[in-house]
Parts: sequence; C-alpha cells; structure tokens
Amino acid sequence: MAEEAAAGARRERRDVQRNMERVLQAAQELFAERGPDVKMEEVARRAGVGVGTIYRRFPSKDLLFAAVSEAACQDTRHCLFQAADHAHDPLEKLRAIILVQYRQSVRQAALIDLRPDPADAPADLDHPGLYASLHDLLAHVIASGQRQGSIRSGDPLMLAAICLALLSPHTVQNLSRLVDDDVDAAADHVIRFLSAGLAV
Amino acid sequence: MAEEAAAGARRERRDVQRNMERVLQAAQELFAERGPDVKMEEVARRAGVGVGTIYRRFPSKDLLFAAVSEAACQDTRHCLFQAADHAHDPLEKLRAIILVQYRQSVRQAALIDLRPDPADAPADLDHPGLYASLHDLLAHVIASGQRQGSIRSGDPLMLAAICLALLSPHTVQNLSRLVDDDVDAAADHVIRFLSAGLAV
DNA sequence: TAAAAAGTGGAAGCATTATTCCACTTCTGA
DNA sequence: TCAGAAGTGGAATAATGCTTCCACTTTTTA
Repeated sequence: MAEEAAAGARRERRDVQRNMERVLQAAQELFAERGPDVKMEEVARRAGVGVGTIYRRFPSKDLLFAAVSEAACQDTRHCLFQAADHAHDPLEKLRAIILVQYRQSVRQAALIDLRPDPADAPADLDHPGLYASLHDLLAHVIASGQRQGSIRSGDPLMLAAICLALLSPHTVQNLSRLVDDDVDAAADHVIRFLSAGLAV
Repeated sequence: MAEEAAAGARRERRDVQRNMERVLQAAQELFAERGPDVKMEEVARRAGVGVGTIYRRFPSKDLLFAAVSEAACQDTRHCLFQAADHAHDPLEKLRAIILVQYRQSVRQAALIDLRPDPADAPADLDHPGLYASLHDLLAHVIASGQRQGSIRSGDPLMLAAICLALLSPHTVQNLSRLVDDDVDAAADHVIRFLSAGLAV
C-alpha cells in the first residue's frame, strides 16, 4: 500500500521534503492573505525555489491552492469541533464556535471560503466543505438547544445559515473594523446579538 | 456647460446612442450575472457590436464595469431610500429595507459589492459606496428606533453592520436556497430574526 | 569518491484576454 | 444625392501569467 514499502523504493530525498515544506508554507501565507490571485512565481520566490519545483509536486496552481485550502479547512474544522466539545450548554457551544471561527477568519481570510459551493475549486478532491461542516455543527447545537428549551423554535437549518452569515471572513473584517480591529470584541458583539435573536 | 451647446457641435448620431444603450444593457446583464470576469468580446457579441465600439466610449474594461456597477448602486440606493421613506415606524423601515435589498441582491448579485472598500474598483470615480449608504441608512433607522424605545440599546453602527452582514448577495443566495429560492421567504426569516435580536 | 538517480531553476512556450488601429461603412447637413 | 465627418468591426498586437522542458546540480548508494 505505502510507496515506501514497495520493492526497491528508496526513501524520499532530504531536500525534497524540505522544499515541499517551504512551498506549502509560502503558499499558505500568500493565499491566506491574498487569495488565489497570487502568482506562482511569487510563491516560488517566497519559498526560495523555482516554479518547476512546485510543479513537480502540484501539477497545477489549482491543485496547489486546493491542497493548501483543504489543509486550512481541516485545521479550522478541528478547532471548531474541539471548541464545541469543551462546552456543555448549547449556548456556550455557540459562543465557543463563534469565537473560534472569528479567529480563524482573521488568520486565513482569503483561504476560507464559507460558501456552500466553492465553484472555483476543481471539485477533484471530495471536499467535505467547511461550509457544510459548520452549518451542520451549528444546526446540531441549535437543535439541541431547542430540545433543552434555551433556544427559540424555528428551522434549525435556517437559523444555522443565518448564524453562518455572521461568521464569514468578510463579515468578520467589517465588524472588527468598528472596534479597532479587536476581533474578540467583534465576536462578543455578535455573540450577544445572536443570543438575543436565538434565546427563548 | 453642455457639450451640445458648444460652438459648432453637431448632435450625437442616432446609431451611436443606440449602440451605447445596447452595450450598457449587455454589460449590465452579463456583469450582474457573472461579475467582472465576463470577456469584452462577449459583451460586444451580446450587444451586437464590435469590441472597438465599446472602447470608443469606455477606455477600459474597468471603466465599463465601474459605470455599470455605479448605475446599479444608484438604482439600489434609490429603491432603498424610497422604501425607507414609505414606512414610518423604524421597525417597518427596517423590514422594508431588508426586503428591497434582498430583491436587488438577487437581480444584481455579482454587481453589488457590499464591501466597504471595493478594492477592485479603480477608485477613479468617487463612489459614495453602496455599503456606506446602506450602513448609514440602517444606523439612522436603528438609532431612531432606540430613541423611540422599540429597539434595544447598543452601538447603532455595530448593530447596522450586523444587519448588513445578513444582506450581502452571498448571504441572500445561501438563505434563499433553504426555502426553494423563494427570496421573499428568506427575507421574512431574516426580518423575524433581526426583530428578535433588535427589539427591546 | 564516483556513477546513477533524482530533483532543480528559470527561460521559453502557450493560452487567454485586454486593447489598438485602420480600411470600410453609416450618418448628417446642405 | 453627395461629400465629409463620424463611427464601426474585428484582425492584429500586447500583456499577463500558467506550464513545460531540459541542461545542470544535489543527493544517494556502493
């Protein structure tokens, strides 16, 4: 199964591994900041390699972006589920989710595409899709709050989608600006607002 | 002042006017649907003219887009203010604004950029910026509701920004999908949600 | 340390689109 | 109706940026 175990395979060259780390690091930084418009040559320069080296591992720019983007989503997903698990009360979970997503949205603004249908991603890799994950998570939390009586009634999917709209990188950026770029403060405002809108 | 009045000027040729109308119409339709990625040649084809004809009036694609986009914003602004004027109660105004913006966001999804800093527009023409107008309008309505006691306290600018997040074309699209693309139904959900979150 | 294998850089090739240019057409005024 | 002014279409050009390719370098193995 593993390539390394295949007959006669030699282990990966040291420099290859190092270069790929650099490439991913550079791509992550640049894409997170400026989205997919970054030029390949720029990624190569920041990584300290030639463009050819990037193409050795990533056959196209789209695939490089997809890889970096997918990693960012995995990371975000992981943080979100962890945060939700730590809290027990649904409203607490909600608060935790919002705070985490706000911080992620700042770090990786241009990488995290909180749209249901990326449309630009080549759809090669079967993205679970961060939107879907988050929407699901929120809907669950909301539904459980409803059962418990701390969240008002209404279609959980719709309520979750409304919450989601307040978590997009774009929204985060706008709100933060109003409070001197204090992301946590912005998150607080939203949390308070959602509490009022969702509470029974 | 007017060019037409200048000495020796002859009036604009009939076909010129007709062509420009066609160009603007075509550009409006295509840009509204697919954003600035539409190719000039495509605009020309739909308008039934050659690309050269477009360039006669609009020195660059960016300027064509800016013109069309600005027109869409003016139109939206107009509808918004009109809707707000018709209602008297602040909560009614809010409802009217949301409904209008939802409908506009569907018609001109890719033209209306509800971000404070377009960043892509050449910033040549002094856009008042639809974001700014709408943010202003909402903040006013909210503040007046607060004075009157029907809207809870809190920084009107922040509350307005939160409302705005629920009005972006992207959000509209997401929410509508959950109710069989019934835009008015989606708007209703948001209105109810905001009412709960904003009411005293 | 030397030969073979593997990887590298970055210039050249392509592809896609915006923009220019001008021979030709259409309109207007007389 | 005609001459001149004005406008037009669309092929040619320019610009941009992804991708390929291969002579050269680095690493590994023996």
